[in-house]
Amino acid sequence: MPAASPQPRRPRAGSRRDEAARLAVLHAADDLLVEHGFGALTVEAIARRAGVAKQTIYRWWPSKVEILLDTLIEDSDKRLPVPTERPTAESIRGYLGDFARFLTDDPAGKVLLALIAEAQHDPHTAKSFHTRYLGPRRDQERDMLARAIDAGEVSPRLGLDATIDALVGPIVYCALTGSSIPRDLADTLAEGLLRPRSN
Amino acid sequence: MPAASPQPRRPRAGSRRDEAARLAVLHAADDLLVEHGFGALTVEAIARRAGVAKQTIYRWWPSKVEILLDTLIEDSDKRLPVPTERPTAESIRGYLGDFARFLTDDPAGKVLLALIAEAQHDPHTAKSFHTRYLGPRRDQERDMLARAIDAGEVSPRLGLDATIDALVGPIVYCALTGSSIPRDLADTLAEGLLRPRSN
Amino acid sequence: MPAASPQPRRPRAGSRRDEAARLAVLHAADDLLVEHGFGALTVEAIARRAGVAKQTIYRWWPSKVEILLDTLIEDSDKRLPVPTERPTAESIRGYLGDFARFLTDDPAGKVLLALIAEAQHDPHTAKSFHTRYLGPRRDQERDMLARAIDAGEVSPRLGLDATIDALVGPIVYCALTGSSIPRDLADTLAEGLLRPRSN
Amino acid sequence: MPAASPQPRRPRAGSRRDEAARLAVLHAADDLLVEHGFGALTVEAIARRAGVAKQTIYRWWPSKVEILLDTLIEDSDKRLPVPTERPTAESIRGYLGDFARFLTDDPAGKVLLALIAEAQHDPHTAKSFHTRYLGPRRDQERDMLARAIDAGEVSPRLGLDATIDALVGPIVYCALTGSSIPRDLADTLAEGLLRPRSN
DNA sequence: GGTTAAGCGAGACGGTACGTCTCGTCTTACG
DNA sequence: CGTAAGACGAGACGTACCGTCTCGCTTAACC
Repeated sequence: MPAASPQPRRPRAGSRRDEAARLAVLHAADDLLVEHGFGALTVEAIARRAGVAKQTIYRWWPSKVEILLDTLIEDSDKRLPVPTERPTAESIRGYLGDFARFLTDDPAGKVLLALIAEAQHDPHTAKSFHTRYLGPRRDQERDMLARAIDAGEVSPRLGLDATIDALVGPIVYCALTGSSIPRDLADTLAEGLLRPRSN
Repeated sequence: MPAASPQPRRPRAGSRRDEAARLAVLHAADDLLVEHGFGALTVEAIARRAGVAKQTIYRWWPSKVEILLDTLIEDSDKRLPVPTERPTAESIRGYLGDFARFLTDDPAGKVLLALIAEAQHDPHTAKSFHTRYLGPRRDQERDMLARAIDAGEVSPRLGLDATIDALVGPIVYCALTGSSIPRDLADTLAEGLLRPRSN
Repeated sequence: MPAASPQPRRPRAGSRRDEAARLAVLHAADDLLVEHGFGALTVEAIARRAGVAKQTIYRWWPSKVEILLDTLIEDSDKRLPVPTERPTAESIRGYLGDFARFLTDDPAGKVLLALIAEAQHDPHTAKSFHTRYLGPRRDQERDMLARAIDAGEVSPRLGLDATIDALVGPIVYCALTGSSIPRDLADTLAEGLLRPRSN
Repeated sequence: MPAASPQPRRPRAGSRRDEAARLAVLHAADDLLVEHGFGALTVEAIARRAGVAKQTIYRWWPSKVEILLDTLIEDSDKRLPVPTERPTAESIRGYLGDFARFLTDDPAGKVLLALIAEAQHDPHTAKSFHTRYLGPRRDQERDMLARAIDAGEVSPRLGLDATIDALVGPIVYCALTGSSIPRDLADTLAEGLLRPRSN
């Protein structure tokens, strides 16, 4: 958020964005998704629930998907940080476990699943979802893994991205299909994929 | 919903279901999904494209999702059979590779991804998708794996379902996120998860 | 009520227009105009009041003005017919009086005033109003006057249309400005404008 | 907080109404009405065209109708004065002719017609229009007519107001319905309504 | 071979949400 | 304090589909 630029250029007179309205929309969208599902997540319903005019939503978000992305980014930065400091095999296992818990227990997990889903239906969603969420997060995860390899903590047989897909994929797939995630899944995945070929 | 009254006498007076209309609907739905995506897949559009009245669709399918399920079941039984005869480690690896190709290259793969997605949005879809597709297929896969274990071909460390999730999950996840599926992914997964712990 | 056309041509299969919905819309529009004024006459309000879907209105009428025109034409044909049989000076005076009463007392009079007004604001309204209402009615009035002249009943100094404007104008103007219409206005107008110059 | 200008002849410190803004609004409203019709005459459009903030309009005028009234009053006082000095039959005829020309040729004539129209749709407009424009003008016209009667110039058969309505009504009605106003209309009206009954 | 009942194309219907527009109010920064 | 700028809650606009409901036609099994 930019410091007051001293220039007398006047980018904006008068009104500025109403933070209360912004938060009301974000929370309303989150609540509606969790309570009544993506089908009930209409712009009209969000506006109604947030006590906000539809135009206020359209002024700041191009679609309801971007609202969800905003909440997801804020929430997962806060509640599911990628461990970037001195990563160990242990911290990677821990991250996978946290990720599984995030998906199944955190409301924001529902948001993530809904966005993965909606990205299949709509190319705009796919684009935005990759650019704003998946890409940046993958960058951090790739970095984490690369450092762990450098440190000799792990030595996966697959490429960086493929390894991450192989670790994260099963967890996401279980969440998508509604299976409970077995307690030992994350550890076994890590063990099977992060250690060098034994023969 | 068994027709099966034993007597062949009087299956119905007057008229029977129009097979041409049924196929036209199935193909229209498939084509629309592939050409314009799930967003364009409305009942009205299907009816228009199939040259069929909306009522004819609603008479035989409770929702557009069931139309997709019909095509998916037919197509994946035909083009992606689960190898049930004398399964080997090799045939399991082969199935995983076929599955990856099905998802990315076959039009029916798009249908499967769309249904996984829609199941996140709508509980009815989820129910039907599990009952009619995922469940039966998982039964066959579980059976395949169990026989391979019995035959001493493989010895996974995880439970049956968890193992399948761990093998299939990364492939599905790559397809969902649009990453290309690395050539050696299936093999490495099989190797990492189907052989006993090396230490 | 056209006789059944013998041709097997099939102009319409299945559904036909719902007369009940048509009447509900007409009455709702009329009622809303009279009760709450033109400002409250929105398509949404009409639909709400008529218990009809908006699309049903848009399917059959290009704008709310055409709805009003429909009611006006039906009502004024019924309740303010132009005397076409053997017109006399007396019947013309009578028609002017009826017209004044129609404007002030009949709900359809409000519709006429609203349409005159709206025609000032919107060229489409003006066009339609003239083509569908003012024109045809003027034709009948012109005919009435011409026959009365032929019969020697009256001999106005102005042209046909100008004479009608001169007779009708004051009545409409009073209604538009909300002045009460003096009892002797119609008669005095007729006397002053329909008899030959006295000098 | 401007420094006090030395002259005390400034009735107020700080700011007074901005005459430039006032005129810009008046002209913008006028221009928009003439160029694009009443339908395009929104407060937002006026503000845009005048280079003025909406709030500035709402601060000084309760509605766009009052803006039009302001222009109409100024313009018609200036360009269509009621002949109040020693009125004659001739000057009344002249006034009617001027009025016809005002309605059809002067931009302010369009404003008058628009206000007559809007007064049908909205009671506030009607109230204000009568109080600020029609009433005062009618007072002057009534006075003109009364003096002419006193002077023996004319002797109408109808009451004062009814006579004026009868004279003005046809002209307004022609303008409202878009008919051209016949050259001899004003004179014939005057002759037919201002002279005593001939029999 | 006429009866009859279901399936069919067509499309009107009551609804809901869409994304856009303007309304009249409000808040803020500048001069 | 008046102004320009513009965000805000409100609600109507006209469109697209939803899922339901007649229609009138066609067709095939039954009598």
